[in-house]
Amino acid sequence: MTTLKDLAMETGFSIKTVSRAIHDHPDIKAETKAAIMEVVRKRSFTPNWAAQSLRSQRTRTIGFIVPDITNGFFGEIGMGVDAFFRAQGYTTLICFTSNSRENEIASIRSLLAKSIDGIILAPVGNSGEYLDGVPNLADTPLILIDNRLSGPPRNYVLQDNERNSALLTTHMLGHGHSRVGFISGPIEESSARERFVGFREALGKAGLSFDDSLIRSGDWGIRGGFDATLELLGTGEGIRPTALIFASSPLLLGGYKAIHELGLAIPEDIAVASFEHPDVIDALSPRPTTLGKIEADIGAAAASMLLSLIDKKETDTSLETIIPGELIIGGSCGCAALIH
Amino acid sequence: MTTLKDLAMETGFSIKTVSRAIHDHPDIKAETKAAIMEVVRKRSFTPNWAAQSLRSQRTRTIGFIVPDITNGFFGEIGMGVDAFFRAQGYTTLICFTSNSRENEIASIRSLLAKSIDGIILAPVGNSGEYLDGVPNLADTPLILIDNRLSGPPRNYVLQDNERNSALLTTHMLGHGHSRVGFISGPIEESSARERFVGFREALGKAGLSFDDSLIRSGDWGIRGGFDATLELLGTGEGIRPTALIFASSPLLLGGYKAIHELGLAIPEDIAVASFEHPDVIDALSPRPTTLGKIEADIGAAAASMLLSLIDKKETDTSLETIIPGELIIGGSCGCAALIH
DNA sequence: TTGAAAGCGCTAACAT
DNA sequence: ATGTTAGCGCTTTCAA
Repeated sequence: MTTLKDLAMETGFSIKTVSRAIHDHPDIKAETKAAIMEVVRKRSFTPNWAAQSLRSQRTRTIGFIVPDITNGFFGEIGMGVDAFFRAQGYTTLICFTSNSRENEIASIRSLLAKSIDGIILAPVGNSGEYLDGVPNLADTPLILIDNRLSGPPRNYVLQDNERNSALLTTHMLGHGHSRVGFISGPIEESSARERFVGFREALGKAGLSFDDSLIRSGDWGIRGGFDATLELLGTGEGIRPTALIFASSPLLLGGYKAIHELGLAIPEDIAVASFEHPDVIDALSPRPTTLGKIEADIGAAAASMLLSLIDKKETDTSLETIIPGELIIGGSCGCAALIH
Repeated sequence: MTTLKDLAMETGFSIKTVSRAIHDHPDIKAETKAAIMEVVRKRSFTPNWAAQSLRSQRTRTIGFIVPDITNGFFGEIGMGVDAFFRAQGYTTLICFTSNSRENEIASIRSLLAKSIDGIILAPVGNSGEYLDGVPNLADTPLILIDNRLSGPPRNYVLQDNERNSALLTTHMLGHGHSRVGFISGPIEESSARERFVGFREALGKAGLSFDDSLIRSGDWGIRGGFDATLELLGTGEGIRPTALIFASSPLLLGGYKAIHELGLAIPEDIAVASFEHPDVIDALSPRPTTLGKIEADIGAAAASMLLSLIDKKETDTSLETIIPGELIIGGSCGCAALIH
């Protein structure tokens, strides 16, 4: 491995001058720099990261913690975060929690042990108090995404769940449905709860009464969506919903499978709409009516918020960014048979 | 931040003794260790990673480079690798290349700049010579997965593409199909080429002639599968294939969408089978006939191979592990209407 | 069983 | 414009 010292020996300059050349420091003669840089290239020198980090007390690494990276929604957010920080010379460490609080805490601890400069976390559950119990976390900038926690204010990048949910629901009601089912994740999570509230209020505004039997709240995964859909649609005709809203893309995937297995047609027998919009969603047929693609925006917003905290350009620790939502009409809601 | 020095001050022992306590060194009195460890816990001390790495010249970090983590196949392999190395006290740095050679090289360089201890790479393309041009890579243990490169021998974890492809093809032929289409990735990649060879040989063994017009080779993505399927099935009845084999799960996703949009039924109008088996595949209906789930096995095999190289328990640099394959019957090939 | 001291490769304060 | 020096927190001889 080549070191600054080696380069100093070889070029005849001091270590510091070599360092100046590498870091584009102004106090260096152009020809000195050129001479040094040539050797740098020849030896394909890269500064030792551990040494840099140790000395500067900045690792230029951030942590990104989500339940599952094979989930397109979180995966695409992660790719957005990584792209942003890579452009800034940072490395992103990706951790998955499999929706377990224990894994989440373990991930945070392992990241802190590496003295990362900041964390972006999609938290599990609803209580934020456990975060205060994690040693040293208070000194590390933290951005939460997708889900709001109880407890002291924190930095968030979220979507307007209530409004977006009302957007989807109202659209379905516009198609004349009066029995709309709602399939969501654990209701104690703000992301599920707020989506549910938006759904209920849209029903209320339309003068429809709210029917508890059309609501399912379980885990966020494919299996959960499959089971809930089978259950809701397995009831007799006239009782069962004529439209379904899914609060996440894995739930939707499971729902499509269940609907297909029941031999029902989308949107003729059952109209469908869904939150989230990872690429895999566009592979479904008919193409689901969903909200706009905000994955990259969430990633970028969380990343730039975190960077401004790391650079101390921002000291407030109760920042909040709400990513705007819009309706994307597909062929699953009954708007037009042509759209797939 | 707490340091060894702080702990030494507080406990009254030397830095070295504290270090011994932390690392379970035998040369330390039990009660000394107990006293030190209590303070370690109280201060929730974790050794500084940068300092450890700088001093020991081992970062206990490995790199994992794949085209795309939102692709379930690579994503699940990645989670397997991460799980393995996490259990060994290692960190896994995940990088994506978006199927670009340039991004791949940039990722390798950025990992080497961090002095990671080893790399697991799912390479793009077919030529391996560019790897020899990457400075310092030769000193870092490297495992290639999924795709074999030309050039000098390297360490591989692969599947038996020819055999697995023949397995899928022969099964389709057993259903009486004589016009079987094959949709794959870039034919210059060994993974695509070998799957194609297996397909052709299975046809030959069945006494069927090989029809070039039933083959499509493009990118590995959803879009590629969609376009290729539309093209193959858009030809007139009697000419078009009655069965399709997809060489990757994104290709299959695109294919399902195309088949659905054409208003064709699986397996009645068109029988389908596919390589790879990420979780999302089981959300399709009818459930596709595929190969067994080997994602976690590939990850574990690559990870343990890499670890033995890092630990120098293995010095051979032309290792090879072939993950065995099996056929998983679904409802997409026409075996039984019951199976979904 | 314990401790002292050197040094990993780098950055930054302070010379010159 | 360039060089000297101290030290980040840890591991590792070597000595006691």
